[in-house]
Amino acid sequence: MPMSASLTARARIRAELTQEIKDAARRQLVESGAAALSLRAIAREMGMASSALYRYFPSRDDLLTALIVDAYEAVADATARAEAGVRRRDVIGRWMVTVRAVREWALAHPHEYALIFGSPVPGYQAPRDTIDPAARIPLLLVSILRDALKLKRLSTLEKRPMPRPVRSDLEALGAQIAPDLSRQHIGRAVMAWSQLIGMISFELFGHLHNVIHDYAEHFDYQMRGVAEELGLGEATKARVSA
Amino acid sequence: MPMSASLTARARIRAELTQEIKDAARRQLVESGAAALSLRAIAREMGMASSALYRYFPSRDDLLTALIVDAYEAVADATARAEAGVRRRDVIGRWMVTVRAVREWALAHPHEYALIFGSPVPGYQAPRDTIDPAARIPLLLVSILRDALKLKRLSTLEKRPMPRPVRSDLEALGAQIAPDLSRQHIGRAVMAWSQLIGMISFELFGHLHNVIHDYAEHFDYQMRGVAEELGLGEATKARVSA
DNA sequence: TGTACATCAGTGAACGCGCGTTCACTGATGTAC
DNA sequence: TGTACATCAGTGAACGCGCGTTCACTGATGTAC
Repeated sequence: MPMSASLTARARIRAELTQEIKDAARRQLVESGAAALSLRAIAREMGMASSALYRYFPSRDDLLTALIVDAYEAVADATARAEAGVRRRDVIGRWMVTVRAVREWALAHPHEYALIFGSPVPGYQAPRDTIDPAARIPLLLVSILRDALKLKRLSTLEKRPMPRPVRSDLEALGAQIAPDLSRQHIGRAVMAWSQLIGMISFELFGHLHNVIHDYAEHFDYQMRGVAEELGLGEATKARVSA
Repeated sequence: MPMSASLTARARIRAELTQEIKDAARRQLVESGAAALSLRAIAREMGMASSALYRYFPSRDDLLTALIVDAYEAVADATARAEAGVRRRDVIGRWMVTVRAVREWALAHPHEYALIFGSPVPGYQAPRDTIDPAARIPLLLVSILRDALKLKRLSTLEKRPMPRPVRSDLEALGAQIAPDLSRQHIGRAVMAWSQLIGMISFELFGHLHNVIHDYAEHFDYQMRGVAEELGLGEATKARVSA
């Protein structure tokens, strides 16, 4: 057993350097993207031999995994922090603050966003370590729905016909993460999660270029609509159609 | 002016070889992704000197552009062909066939899909040539809505408050592609387009791994919901909420 | 139809660069007694 | 507290590979008269 003081001495430097490597790697991401992430370039930027990096990460892919996990944790942290600042009863406010926080993190870190929500890096297989961090935001969104239900601020959703395989997937998912929500809500929540990331990706990847100009307002508008369709109505306003 | 016969002789071979190069490039995409697309590897596969490729494409990026344009055209062709097979009055059928065709093309050509709808290739700037092909599917989707309107099979949408900048973007877009549709419908259509690509990307990029198992049924279920929210109701069924 | 000339396709060597990873090594830090 | 030893961090050279692009060239195809 090492003494805690001396362990800290060397181990602290090690932790710091590990961070510095990841920071340099993130800076590199900005310039050339994940596929071109280069250990040699990182070493060059840090002024050390490229072989030294192998004391910290056994291979390029392990560094990539660390970056991916960090990115998931970072966006989830930022989002959870924002969401925690809204009073619990204001479920629509919580929804809007949460989705805005995801978008804002994405705008501030577009390459890390692309790393986790863009096309997978070819030849790279995501290990299990990424599963839990990746689930944090969806779970946060679902927790808002669950609170809304408890607070009686969640409308019932229309029961569209749901084919058996869909039902079985959604019920299994519901049992795991939100046994109190209806299958309609679970289905809607999966869609909402995809809508959130879909909208941000469209903006970031340029698919709305010259179509939408005020992205922030448009995002807000659309996400308010999503909230409504999730049943997060102010006072359970009835929806009409002609 | 060359004789048309002799022109064809050499020019036809040229056209064929250009195709072969793109085919080889597409095969390479599958293995290593767009970022790693290599002229030398293509030349190797084709049994020619790498320098020979420069007679066909002035640079790697030009080849990439050709692949991107081809991919947009291919998915739009496949989709338009499928949509054309449904009788015109069946607007819901047309919607479902169209979105399914996009998904099926994506499943059959995941790397070309990632090329156009995944994260942008770093350091590569998409030229104007890609704009028109990229618009084909959204325009097809909108044409279904317009036909539905003409056939009186399009419900009016609830008028949620629409901030001025959103309205101005959506009205400009509407004026350009569908002057007959309401701004609510235009807004919904943008969302629907993003929902379609968002869902496919989630499936393809593994974000629903172990969550959804029957992707086809789930996609159908969700896209039916999208159709309903677009106002493509069978007989203008009223929606209720508790 | 035949011939002189111009264009085009493809070659192979070269330039100058980058990469991930391994390995034997030195010197510093930490551990056990 | 002091010393012998083990662990760890970092070096620099090397292996073996890949890449995009240029260039002077040969030989075939197409054009103009």
